[in-house]
Amino acid sequence: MVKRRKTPVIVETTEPHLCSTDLRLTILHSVPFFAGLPHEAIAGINQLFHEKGYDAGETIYVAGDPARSLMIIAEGRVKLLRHTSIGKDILLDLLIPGEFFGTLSTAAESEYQDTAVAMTSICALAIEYEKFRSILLEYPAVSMKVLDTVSGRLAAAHATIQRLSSQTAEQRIAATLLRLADKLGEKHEVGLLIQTPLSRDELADMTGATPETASRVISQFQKDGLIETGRQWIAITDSQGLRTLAE
Amino acid sequence: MVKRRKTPVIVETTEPHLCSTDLRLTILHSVPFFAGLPHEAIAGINQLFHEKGYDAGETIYVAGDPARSLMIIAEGRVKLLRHTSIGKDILLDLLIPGEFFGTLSTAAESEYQDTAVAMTSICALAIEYEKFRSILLEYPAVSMKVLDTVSGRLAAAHATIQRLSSQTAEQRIAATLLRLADKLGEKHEVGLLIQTPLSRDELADMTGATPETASRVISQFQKDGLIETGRQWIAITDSQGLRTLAE
DNA sequence: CGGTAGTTTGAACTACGTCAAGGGTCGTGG
DNA sequence: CCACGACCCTTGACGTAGTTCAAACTACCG
Repeated sequence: MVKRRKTPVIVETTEPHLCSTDLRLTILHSVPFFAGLPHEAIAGINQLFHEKGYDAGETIYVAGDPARSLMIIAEGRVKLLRHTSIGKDILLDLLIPGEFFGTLSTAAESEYQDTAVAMTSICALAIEYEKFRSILLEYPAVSMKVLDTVSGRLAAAHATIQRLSSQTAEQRIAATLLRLADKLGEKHEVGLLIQTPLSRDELADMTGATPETASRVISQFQKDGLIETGRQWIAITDSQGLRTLAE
Repeated sequence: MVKRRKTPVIVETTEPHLCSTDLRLTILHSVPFFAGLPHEAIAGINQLFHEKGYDAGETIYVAGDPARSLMIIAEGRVKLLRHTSIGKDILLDLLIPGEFFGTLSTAAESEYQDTAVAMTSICALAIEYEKFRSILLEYPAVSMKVLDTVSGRLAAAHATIQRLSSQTAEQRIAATLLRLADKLGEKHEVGLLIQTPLSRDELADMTGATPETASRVISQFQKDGLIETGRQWIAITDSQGLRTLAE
C-alpha cells in the first residue's frame, strides 16, 4: 500500500488581530471591489473598516444572528455553511483572502442566512452594512464590481444545483476537487495540492454526500492514480482524468 | 376515485408584441428596481427599452448564446433552465411580470448561463446591458435594488442546494409546491391554485427528481387530501399539512 | 371521435445511506 | 521521546429511496 505522508498543507498562521496598516491597505487595493480606485479613496474607505481576528475553528456568526456587518478576508480561510435539522451541514462556499462574506442587504433581511466558520486563524476587515452601502452610493464603479461578484456566486450556485440534480456522487466529488484545486491549488511534489485543511466530512458537506461515500470515492480515485491523499489533505495528480470523470 | 376536472388554470393571453405605452410605463413603475424613481426618469428609461414578444413554448435564448441584453417581463411567465448532457433539464427559476432575466454582467461572461423559455405567450421589455449599466451608474438607488434582488436569488439558490443535499424527494416537492403557491397561488374553488401550467416533468425538473417520482409523490399527496391535481395543474387544499411534511 | 401528449402505475434494479467495527495519524503529557 | 487518547479515515454488510424501463390509461385538441 501507499505509505501516507505527513500533511503537506502549510497554513499561514499569522496571529489573529494582527493586520498592519500596510497589510490593510494592500488587501483593500487587491480586493476586486476596490481595485482601480485612487489611493486617497481607499485610504478613506480603510477608515470605515475595523479589524477582527478569529482562531481556527472559531464560529464567526451563526445563521439567524442579527446581520450587521460585512467582512472582507485579509488572511486565512472561511467556510460558509448551513446547518440542517437532521444534523447534516451543507458547505456552501469556501472563501479566501479578498473575498467577502456577511450581509450586503438593507434591513430587508436582518439576519445572517448562513453560518461562517474560520477554517484557519483569520484576520478580517469588517464594516457595518450601512457604511458599506454609503461606499456603494459614493462609488458606483464599486457597486458594479459587487454586482458582478454576487452574479458570479449566483451562477456558481446554479451550477451546484445542476450537479446535485443530475450527477452521481463520484462526478460531484471529482468536479468539486477540480474547483477547489482551481481556487486553492498549489504545485507541490505530490501533485496539485489543495492548500487548505480539508476533511472527508467537509468534502461530503460540499457535495451533498455522506463522509463514508466521500471516503469510498476518494479511495477509488487514489487507486486509479488520480489523486494522492492523507488525513485532511488531497493533491490532484491527474486533473485531466478527473475532468473526464466529472464529464 | 376523484373525478378530475378540466384545467382551472387561466392564463392571460395577451397577444405577444402588444404592450401599449401605458402598459409599459405601468410595468416599469411596478418593477422593484425602478419603484420610487420620478416619472420623468422612468419615461426616459422607457426610451431605452424595446419590446419583445414570444409565443408559449418558444425559446427566448439558449445557454451559450452571446449574452447581449437583459429583459423584464411585462406579461406572462418565463422559466429559466439548464440542459444537462444526460438529457435531463434543471429548472432553476420561474419568473413572473416585474422580474428580470438575461445578463447583468459586463463582458466578463459574454454568454448566457442558462436557457430561457416562454411558458405562456409573453411580452417583455428588453435592453442592451451597456444601456442598463448606464442606468445603474446614473441612479445608484437602482443599483442597490438590483443588488438586493440578486442577493435574494442567491439566498434562494442556497436554500435549494440545502434541500437537494438533505431532503427526500417528497419533502422537496412539498416545499416546492408551497413556494410556487406563495408566488403564483390564487384562491380557487378547488383550493389554492398554482396559476401556471405545470407538468409533472417541470415539477421533476425543479426538484431534481424524475417525472415518475414526481407523479408518485403527487398521487400520494392527493390520496392524503393535501392537494387536488389534474393534467398540468395543481391546487393546494391543505397547506399546513404540506408545510409539516416539508419540515 | 381519434390521436397526441401528459400521466399513472408496476416491477426490477442500483447508487447511496446507515450502522458498525477496526486502523491510521496526530498531538499531548508523562 | 515514547505512549496514550482523540480524532479522522477506511471498509464491510445491509437496507432503501429513488431511478429505469415499460405498459396502460386519460385529458384535451383538432
